[in-house]
Amino acid sequence: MRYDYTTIEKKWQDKWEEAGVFHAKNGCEKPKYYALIEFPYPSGQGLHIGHPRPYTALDIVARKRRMQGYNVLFPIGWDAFGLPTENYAIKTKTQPAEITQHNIKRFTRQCKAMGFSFDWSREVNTTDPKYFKWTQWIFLKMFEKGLAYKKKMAVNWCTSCKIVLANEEVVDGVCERCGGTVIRKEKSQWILKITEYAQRLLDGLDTVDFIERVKVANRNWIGRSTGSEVDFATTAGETLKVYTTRPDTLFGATYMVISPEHPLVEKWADIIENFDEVKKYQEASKRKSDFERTELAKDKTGVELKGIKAINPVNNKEIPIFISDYVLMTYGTGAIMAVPGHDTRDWEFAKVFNLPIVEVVGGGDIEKEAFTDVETGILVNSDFLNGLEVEEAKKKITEWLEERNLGHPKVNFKLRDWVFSRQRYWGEPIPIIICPKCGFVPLKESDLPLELPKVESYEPTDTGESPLAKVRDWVEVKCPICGGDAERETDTMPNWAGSSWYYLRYMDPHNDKEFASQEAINYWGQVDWYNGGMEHATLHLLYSRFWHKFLYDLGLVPYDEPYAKRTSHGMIMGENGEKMSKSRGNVVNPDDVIAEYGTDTLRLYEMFIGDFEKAAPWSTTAIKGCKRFLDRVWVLTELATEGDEISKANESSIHKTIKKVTEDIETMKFNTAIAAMMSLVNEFYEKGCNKADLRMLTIILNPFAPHITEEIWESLGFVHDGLLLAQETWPAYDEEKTIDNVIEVPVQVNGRLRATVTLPMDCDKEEAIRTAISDEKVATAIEGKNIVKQIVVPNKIINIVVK
RNA sequence: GCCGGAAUGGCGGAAUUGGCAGACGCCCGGGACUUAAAAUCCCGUGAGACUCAAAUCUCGUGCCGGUUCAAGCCCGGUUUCCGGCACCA
Repeated sequence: MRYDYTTIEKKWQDKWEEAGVFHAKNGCEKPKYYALIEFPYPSGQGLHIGHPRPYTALDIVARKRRMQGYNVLFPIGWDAFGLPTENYAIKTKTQPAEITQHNIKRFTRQCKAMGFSFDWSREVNTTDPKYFKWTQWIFLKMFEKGLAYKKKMAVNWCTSCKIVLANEEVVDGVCERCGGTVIRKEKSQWILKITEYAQRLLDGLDTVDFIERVKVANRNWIGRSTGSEVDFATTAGETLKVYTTRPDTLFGATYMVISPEHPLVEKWADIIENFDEVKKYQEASKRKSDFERTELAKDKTGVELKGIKAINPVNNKEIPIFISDYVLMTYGTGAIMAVPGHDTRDWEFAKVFNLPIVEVVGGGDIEKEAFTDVETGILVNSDFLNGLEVEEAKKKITEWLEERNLGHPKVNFKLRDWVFSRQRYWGEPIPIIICPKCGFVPLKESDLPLELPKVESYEPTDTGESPLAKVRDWVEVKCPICGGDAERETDTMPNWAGSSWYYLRYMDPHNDKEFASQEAINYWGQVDWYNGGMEHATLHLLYSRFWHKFLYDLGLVPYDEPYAKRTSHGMIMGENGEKMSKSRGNVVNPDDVIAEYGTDTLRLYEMFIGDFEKAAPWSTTAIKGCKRFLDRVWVLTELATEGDEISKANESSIHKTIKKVTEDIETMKFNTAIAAMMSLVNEFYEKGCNKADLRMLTIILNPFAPHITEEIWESLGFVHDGLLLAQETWPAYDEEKTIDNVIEVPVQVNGRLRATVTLPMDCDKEEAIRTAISDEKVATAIEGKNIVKQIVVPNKIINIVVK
C-alpha cells in the first residue's frame, strides 16, 4: 500500500504551523543554535531545484538540534532588491514592489510545501522600508566614521545594462549578469573603504571554521603580499616610487614602467620629448575595455618617456622609463622597476623593446625565460648581495635601503575598495543630501527610512544617472544644515548591502528602535552554521564580514566574526550533466517533482544524490529509489509486530544506525546517513521488526523526511504528552551495542585474500593465527611453505607471509 | 600562467583515512504474483578464464614508477577534467 503524501504533507505542515514548534525564543534558557541558509532572491522563475539542497541540509541540522534540546533559530527572508525585477518592471510597466510581492508569495508557498522548519515569524525582506531603514542607518554610521566617501573614478560600465558594476560583477571582462561589454568610465561614486579592513578580514579567517576552499578563495581575493617600496630618483627631479616583492633583484632593474594614468606623466608633459606619442598611448588604453586589456595581455605594448631617465639607487645607472598598460594604477604605486631577468612580464616587455636582460639570480636560463624561482636561486652580479639566497638577499637589501632612506618594507593587498553606488531605481536610496554650501549632508536618523518615490518609468538613462534623478520633487530638498536649496543623492545601494547584515536582523526582526536589541544580539551571538554557494565566497561573505567588523568596532556586536562555521554545497546539474538553464532545456521544476513523488521524496533524493559538497546531475530514475524506500518504510507500519522494547535481533543494527546518522549529519554526509537507514530497513524486511524498532527508525528519519515520519508516529500511537515527533528527543546510542562480539576477519596469504574467519572481538594474536591457519583454504595456500611473517591487525585483517 | 579540487562498475556514488574495493541507490537480466500491464516481492548483476553447474583462479580504483606484509588512500612523475584568480609587480 502506498502512502498518500499529498494529504499527509499538508496535514503536518499545518500542524507544525498551528503549534508554532519552529519558533525560536529569544532569551530561552536552553542552549541556542543558529543555523543559516543564504536567503534567496525571489526571482520570477520561482524556486529552483537547486535551492532545496542547502535548505534541506540545514533543515536536517536544525531539526536534529531541536530534538537534541537546543533553542534553534532557523530563519528565512528575501534578498529582494535587484536588477532582474527592475528589468521586468521596465518590460511590463509594473511596479518593482508589486512584482517583488508577487514573487515572494510564490517562493513562500514553495518553501512551505517543502516542509522546511523555518521560523516564519521572523521573515525579513530587504525591500521593506522597516528593514532598509537599518541598512541606510549602517551606511550613515560608515559615512560618519569616514568609511564611505564619494570619489570620481574610473568604473566598470556595462554598456548593455547601463550601470556601474563592482569589480566583482565583471567576470572575464564582461558583465556578470547580461554578458554585455564592459568599458571604463569616469564617474563619481560612493565607495566603502573595505581595504581598511583587509588585514583583519585575512586574520579573521584563522579564527573561524570555514571549509578550506572558502578560506583559500578569500585569501586569494584579499591577496596580501609583502615587499618594499623603493624610491628611484629621476633626471626630471621627481622621485619615482615603486613597489616590489623582489627587492633582492634590484641590481637587475634595467628600466622602469609606469601606468598610463600615472600623475607624473602630466607633470612631465613639458619635458617628455615625445609627448604626442605618449598622449596617444594614454588615450588608446583609456578606451580599452577590461576585456580587451586582458585579451591583449600576451602582446606587451608601451611608449618610452624620452628625455627623462630614472636612476637605479643601488648602482646609480640611468635607466629608461616607459608607460605601459600592463602596469595598473590601482595596485601598489602604479609604477614598477622592471627586472626582465626575473619577472615574466618584464621579460616579455624587454624582448619587444630590445632592452637589456641582466641575470642577478643564478639557477635558470634567462636567455629562454625569466627565472622566477625563489627557493633555489643564488644572487649574482649584485655586488654585496652576491652568493646569498633570495630570502637572505631580501633581508639585506631591505636593511640597506632603509639605512639610506631609499626604501622601506611595505604590505600590499589586491583587495580594492568597494564601489557602492548604482545608477538604478530598485535599491536602497543612499540617505545623503548634496548641498552646494555644506557638501554631503547625512539624513538624520529620525528621517530614516528614506523611501523610494513612485516613478512612472524605471528606464536607466544614457547619461548614467539613476532614474530617481528625474523625480524632481523628490530630489529637490532644503539642506538640513543651512536651509538652502540642495538635492538628494540619486544613486542607490548595490544589492549586496541588504544581505550584509540580514543575519543580525533575524535575531530581532520587528524592532523599530534598533537594528536589533543588544539582548537579542548577545543571546544569539555568532551564526553557528552558515551554508551557502561558493559563488558568494568572495563577494557576499567578504562584504558581510566587513560590515560585521565595523559594527563590532562600534561596540554593537559581541564577536568580530559573524559566522562561526561556513560550508558550501554543490550545484544540481541537469540530467545531461550540464548546468540547468532554460536554453539547454534541462530545467527541473520542484513543483512537478513534489506533485509526482511528494516533498519527503524530493528532500531525501536531494540529500542522497551524492556528496553534498560536489555538483551532481539530476536523475529522473534515481529519485524513484528514494520513493521506494519511503514506501517500504510505510509498509513496515503494517508488518511491525507488537513490542515496547527494541528487539534483540535488531538491537545492534539500530544502535549502529543511530550512531552513523548522528555523526554523518554533523559532517554533511547526508548520502551515507540515508544509505545506512536504507540498509536498516532492508534488515527489517529480512529479520522482521517490532514497533519499538520502527519507532527508533522513525525518529532518526524524521529530519530527512519529516511528514511521513510524523504520520507513522501518530498512526502507531507513539504520541505522548501531546507532543509532535518534531518535539521528540534525539535518541542516544549505546556504544557497547554498536560493537559486535564476534567478527568476520579476512585472512590474506602474501597479501591475497584467501578466506574469512569468524573471531571473537579483540581476541589475541595467537588465537587469530591459530584459527586462520586451521581454515581449509588458508591451509592449502600455505602448504609446504615457510611462514616468514604473521601480521594481525586486531578485528581488521590477518596476513600470513610465506616463502 | 598561478591557486584549489577531482578521476573508482553501464550510471550516481561508498570505502571507519594504509587493512575484504564497489556499501546504498539507479539501470539491466531472471523468477513470483496478475487474464495482462503497472506496482510490489525474491534472486542475480565489475571484467575475464575454466566449468552442465558449483567450486576455484586471474585481472581490476586515469597513466608510469616507488614505499609496504598490505595502496583507491602515502611518495615521485604524468595526463585529463572541473572550479576560482588572472599583467597584482
